Amino acid sequence: MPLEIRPSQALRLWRQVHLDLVRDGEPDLSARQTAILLTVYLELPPHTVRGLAKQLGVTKPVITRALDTLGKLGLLTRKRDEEDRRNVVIQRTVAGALAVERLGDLVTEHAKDIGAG
Amino acid sequence: MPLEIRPSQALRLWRQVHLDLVRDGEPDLSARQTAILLTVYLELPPHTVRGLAKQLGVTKPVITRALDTLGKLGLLTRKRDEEDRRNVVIQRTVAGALAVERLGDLVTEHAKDIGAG
DNA sequence: CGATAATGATACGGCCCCGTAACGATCGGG
DNA sequence: CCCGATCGTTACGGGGCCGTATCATTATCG
Repeated sequence: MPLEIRPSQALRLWRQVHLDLVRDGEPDLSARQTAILLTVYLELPPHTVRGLAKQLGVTKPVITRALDTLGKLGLLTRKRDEEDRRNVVIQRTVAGALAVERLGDLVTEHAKDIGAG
Repeated sequence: MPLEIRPSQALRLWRQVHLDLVRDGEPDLSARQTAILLTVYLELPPHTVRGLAKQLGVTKPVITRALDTLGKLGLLTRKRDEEDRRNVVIQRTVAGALAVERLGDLVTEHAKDIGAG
């Protein structure tokens, strides 16, 4: 059951959601940070720095820095893996879950406003 | 004719598109920069610094800096308004139009892959 | 054990961006 | 004319993020 949407509709939706994110004063996340955040919240755990780096096709320091920022924003946390203490497990937070949920609702709401254009 | 999409679908779509943008090596635009870019390409001209600042709910220097960067990336250009030389008109570029078009196609493509989840 | 591999974090020089405040250029009304 | 209003830009100190190289810690295997 594919979702049908035309490029012109997609672009209007993309713009409206970004406009809302900016206007609501949400932290100005980059595409990389957004991809990391959503991957952690939508994909099955466990999530590691190395795993995220591979999925995004970026280097490990990119992930470490993004986690620093997202952690500072309270959107997720890090925990050492006690089974293999080299690993760090990225975990969800209540604030992060709420932010992701709000984003989902935001997209859904604006989708309703997208006409046949 | 509203577009029907559930929050869980919206989030998966949002993630997939951001993943592609990151993996394709596209410049890592922030939410603000994306909002500006799409506004210029989807809304009717003319676009001014002040107008964009008002639409996004941010200060003028934010727009100026974003235009510096987007201009450096070749995604748009600035031109002085000869009618009122205080104004600067933001204009589209071929590269910018292509980038926006790619984004629209990207969203549309991934929408097809979104199932009933 | 000891050597090697793997993980995530850090150091570095450089650039971008922030918010606030001030600036020069330009227009318009008295 | 000139003064005030408006336009976009720049200056400032501070912080974030970049890519590359290196680091300390931990695990693995001979």
